[in-house]
Amino acid sequence: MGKKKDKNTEEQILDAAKNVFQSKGMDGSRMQEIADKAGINKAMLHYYYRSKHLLFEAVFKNAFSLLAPQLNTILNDDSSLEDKIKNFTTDYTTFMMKHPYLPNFIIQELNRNEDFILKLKENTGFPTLEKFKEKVANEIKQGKITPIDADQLFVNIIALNIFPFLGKPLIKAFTHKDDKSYKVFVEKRKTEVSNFIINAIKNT
Amino acid sequence: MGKKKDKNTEEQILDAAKNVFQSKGMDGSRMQEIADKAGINKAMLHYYYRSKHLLFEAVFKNAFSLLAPQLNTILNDDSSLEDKIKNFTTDYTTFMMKHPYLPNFIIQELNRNEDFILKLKENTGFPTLEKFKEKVANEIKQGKITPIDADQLFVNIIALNIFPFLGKPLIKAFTHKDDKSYKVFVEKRKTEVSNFIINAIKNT
DNA sequence: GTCTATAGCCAGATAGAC
DNA sequence: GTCTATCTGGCTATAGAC
Repeated sequence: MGKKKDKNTEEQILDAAKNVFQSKGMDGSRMQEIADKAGINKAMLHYYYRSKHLLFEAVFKNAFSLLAPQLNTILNDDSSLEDKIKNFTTDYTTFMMKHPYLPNFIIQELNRNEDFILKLKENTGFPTLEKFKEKVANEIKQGKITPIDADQLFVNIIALNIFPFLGKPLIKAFTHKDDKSYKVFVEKRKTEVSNFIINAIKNT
Repeated sequence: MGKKKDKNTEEQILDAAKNVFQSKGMDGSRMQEIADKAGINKAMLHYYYRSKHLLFEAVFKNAFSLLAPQLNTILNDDSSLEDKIKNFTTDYTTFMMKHPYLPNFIIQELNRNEDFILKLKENTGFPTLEKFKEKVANEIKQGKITPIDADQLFVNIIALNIFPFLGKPLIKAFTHKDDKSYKVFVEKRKTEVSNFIINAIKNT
């Protein structure tokens, strides 16, 4: 199960579009290539999704809805901050290794069209920092961690976790790694990064 | 001095191309728009740069050569690791606030065309991690910092500094900031980030 | 629902006058 | 060096047969 032939046309199109859009972006993608990958012709793309723009939006929303739940570990889980950081770093990196194009796709298209995010914010299920901020405030009050602005901490956490997937070509070049050793490098970050963050906010 | 009218045509073109390519990328940019911004016509673009591709390459190399020296503070400066981190974080953030499109442009186009970096590596002046690695090894040996892989530390440092410029729309949405408060937020990172990193590698 | 054929447009590139 | 005009190809989108 799970082979392309088992899916209906609409799903085949969305799969193919995901593939092409996520690696080449909106402007760099061609409807012809999507049609070829889906094993149908261009006319069908328009029959199901009316326009390139609408097909792109479907792919984008789909991608974002895949990404957003990953933040739950850090934002809404009830465990201690230290556990949240450990779990998030491991889970998120594992997930991204399976979807390496995703971060760049989202970041890229949001930078190109900032209005996209407004549409996303209207949706229920858009991640919120409320609980995370409370948790940080509590652990600071209890003396468990050093005083830090919760927004800054949040950005640091996602920066350290996402950047290796955004800057892969750059980092590979600087550190002289090939794809194989880069994979090992990222794998190690599952523990490296959480240790790094926990050290940084540890009360001394 | 410095006004567009004082520059020769070739420079005007490069300036205009920089503008358009850096905000819209290779695929999203139009030669017509570049010509308009440069105050000339399309034919001139081809007269000076032969093709869109070559014009783009000129802009890209130019952008990268602007970015690379910024890494010298962290890679080749002779001061202590702590000072390097402090200075780099401040300098880099200051520089990027003046060129906010740069990081996304570089990252984006490198992801779309990984061969670009091979061409860049051939150039003299491509940043090298040698001295930084020695410095890290020394300070570990002297017990000044906790043991850490130099590559991982390097990635952490640039991740924390670059990500706010890559993920601006996303972060703005999560933290409910407008452009003005986002600028304040990034300004604060000049000290926040270096403290964070120094805490993380402090020997305890 | 699925196809072929084509309309209609737009972009990069070039020819050729000045 | 700089311009106008135009070629040429490729792309999104649609018409219309089956």
